[in-house]
Amino acid sequence: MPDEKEFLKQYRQDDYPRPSVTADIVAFMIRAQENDNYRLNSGTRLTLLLIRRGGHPFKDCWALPGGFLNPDETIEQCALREICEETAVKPVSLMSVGLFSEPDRDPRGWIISNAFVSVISEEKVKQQSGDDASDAQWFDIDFDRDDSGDFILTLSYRETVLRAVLAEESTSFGKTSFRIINSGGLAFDHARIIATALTALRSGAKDFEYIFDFLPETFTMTQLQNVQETIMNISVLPANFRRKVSALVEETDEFTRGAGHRPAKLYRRKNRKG
Amino acid sequence: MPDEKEFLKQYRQDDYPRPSVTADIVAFMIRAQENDNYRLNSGTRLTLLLIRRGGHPFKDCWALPGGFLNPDETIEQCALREICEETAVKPVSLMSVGLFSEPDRDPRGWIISNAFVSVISEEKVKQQSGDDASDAQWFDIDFDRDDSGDFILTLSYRETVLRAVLAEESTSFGKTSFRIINSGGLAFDHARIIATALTALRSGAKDFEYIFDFLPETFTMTQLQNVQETIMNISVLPANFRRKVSALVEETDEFTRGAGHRPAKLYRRKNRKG
DNA sequence: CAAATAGTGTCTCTAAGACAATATCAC
DNA sequence: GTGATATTGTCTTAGAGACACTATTTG
Repeated sequence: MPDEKEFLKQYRQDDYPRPSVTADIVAFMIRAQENDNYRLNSGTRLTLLLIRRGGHPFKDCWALPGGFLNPDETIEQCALREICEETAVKPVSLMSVGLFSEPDRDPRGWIISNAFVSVISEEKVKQQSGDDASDAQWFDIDFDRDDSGDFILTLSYRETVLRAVLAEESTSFGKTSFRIINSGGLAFDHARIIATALTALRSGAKDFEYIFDFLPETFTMTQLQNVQETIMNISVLPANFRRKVSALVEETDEFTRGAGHRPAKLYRRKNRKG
Repeated sequence: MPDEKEFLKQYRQDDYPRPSVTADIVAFMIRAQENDNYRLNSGTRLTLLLIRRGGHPFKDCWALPGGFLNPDETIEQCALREICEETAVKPVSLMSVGLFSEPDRDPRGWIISNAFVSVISEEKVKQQSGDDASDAQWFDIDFDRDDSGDFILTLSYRETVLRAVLAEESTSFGKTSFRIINSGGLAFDHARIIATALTALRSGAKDFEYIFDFLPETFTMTQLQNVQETIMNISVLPANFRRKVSALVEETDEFTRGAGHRPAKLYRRKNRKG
């Protein structure tokens, strides 16, 4: 009877079939919209990073950034590496939203993917400039129920509009899951991954998770409120919003200036463990 | 330039290294404790299913049930198949708690694992009897901070006591993560997986998720309260507990009988979408 | 002053926690 | 009646939402 050392020497992993494993990143950013009147606060839009595929399969379709897991890294490190490689921007947060493992989800073969929500601030994206002809673009997001109860996911960048249709699945428990009715031209099962990620983002934003990651180091209360309202697609009263987040932020001595109205105090996120 | 069909014919998956993928299941059950006085309600314990490994590596150590992903199934189907194979019990719920992908987590090589929380009712486990000499046993769980801030995970079944020590990691965001200081004799990184799963279970039990899955179809309010208290390791006032869950349950016409005290009305879980 | 946003005070309503009181069974 | 648990009522307090009001800037 062999001991453990002997066993490990003889162990052959090739005896079992193995899938390729990838990490896909659903990278969110909140963008301020153009504005003609300098005195008005600009509206904000939730956007999502898509990359146009240069090769087969789904050539010329838009897809999530992502790539194959290497043997020397964790799936989180892989996700971080891929998003940095493809955008030169380091996201602030990265949170897993599950493993997508339907055997036929990729026409190339058995390839399963762990999806991540990542949040990037507009500030960081601007620093990295990025030319307009690039194959990586931030798409405006709309995601809502239609009359029949299905979800419509609309992603738009200039004249390009992708419109996917999804049904809510009664999952075994807890997390809601989606089934693709129409992929809207998105590659693979990425419409489903995006819907799942968006649901996770909204669920987290409810108790103010992630919302700070969309903003620079210091920010105004109105900016913070805009982030939450944009993500959740709701609107709340400023007085009540302030009360609720007051425990999570601390004042600075700085104010905004030259906005054509009363200056706003800048706040900083309070250290959670302090 | 090849078209998509041509590309897929020529695509070779073997060009990239691939890991083996497994599903590990953290199966929880709440067990009523023995009682000498028939008039007293019995206390309850949270327990967890472990399997004694028959082969290398970690031969004779206790480990989570689980097994390799097949090419024709999703990871959820794999988890369900494995738990049924190893216990002949079909769990009520199954919820992913993340992918564990440290390259060196398995001495056999590159093997990554998706972990699941699963909940099984004592009723179902009893139906399946299960002989006492089996290599699968339900261990009592204790999980709490010690003075230095580390977490102590104690698993005990008769004279067998496994005691693991873990540190809380400051993770990128949201979910708390654990690092193993002492595995306590558990196989692989299973101490870490168990700690993560237990944290997810507690977090869900806060708003009454999962708690119904531990009980039979009909149950008393006291039983339901016991489930939550046992999971969260807290105690609440009956009046307040009733108020909070009242919207989630509906009455039946049945009562408990012969308990030596006032009979309790039996309730049923209310259909969530109704 | 007008336009526009920043920030405060306070009323109401609901939900959570604490606690007291009553109900019903087996023996 | 006694011991044990089941169930209801209500007081107090904390927080959420609504809304009115005041403050401060630029042109």
